[in-house]
Amino acid sequence: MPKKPDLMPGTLDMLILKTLARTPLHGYGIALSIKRLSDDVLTVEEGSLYPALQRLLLQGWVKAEWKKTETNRRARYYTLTPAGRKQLGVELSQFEQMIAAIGRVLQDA
Amino acid sequence: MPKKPDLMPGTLDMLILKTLARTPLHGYGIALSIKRLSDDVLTVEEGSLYPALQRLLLQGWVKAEWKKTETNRRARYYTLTPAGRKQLGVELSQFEQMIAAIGRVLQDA
DNA sequence: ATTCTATCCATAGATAATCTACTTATATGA
DNA sequence: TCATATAAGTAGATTATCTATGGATAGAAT
Repeated sequence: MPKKPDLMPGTLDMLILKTLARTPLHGYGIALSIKRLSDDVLTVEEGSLYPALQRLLLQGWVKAEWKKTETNRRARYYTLTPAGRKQLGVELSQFEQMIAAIGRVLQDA
Repeated sequence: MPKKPDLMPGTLDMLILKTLARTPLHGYGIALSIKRLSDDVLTVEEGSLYPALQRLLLQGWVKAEWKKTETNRRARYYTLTPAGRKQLGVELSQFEQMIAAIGRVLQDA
């Protein structure tokens, strides 16, 4: 039984950036937010999430700082940078363009 | 300058199956069809196309036979099998579900 | 005649992204 | 005390796509 993927490859960075565009969050919170907003359709595994966050840090699209959560745990909070906000715009428009193109190929006409 | 991808990873098999659901075609024709219907947004490179067709053959979702084109060239025509048509349905519905889920995450509410 | 472009197939190797599995640690509640 | 939720991360495998080739023929242009 072929298992269906947790995510659409190539969309993870965009989903993270969009999540952080709402409010800074730690990694675990990002994963929960995406899972909940998607009604459990999208699941961000830790093995995908943390490498993605490292990529985003390296690109300068997010910055991170260690803080305490409300429940008194140590957590690394990520914040969108201006460059990250710009990148989110780029990724959103490329995504829309791709989806529209795929839609044309899938049309029955 | 980061180049944008030719395709959305994970969608190629679906695009090929959908193309063959209209009419049998050879590989080159499949690539052209997808390119044209997508207004040049989607480009299927040979290095992606032929391995994908091998996968689809192995899965029994398409079958192939060598023929002559109208222009008298040898070409391998691919036809959708009943199993392939069923698989197309599965992939379409998973795709729709994913897109809808991503849409919810991207919403501004 | 020759050269160029389009048509056609295919593989090898590199790259990139995700997934599985694992490790570590603490707070809370049963 | 044991399970579960919260929190971070890495290693290695898997999978898909992309780049770069190689080979062949038809037809048009020079």
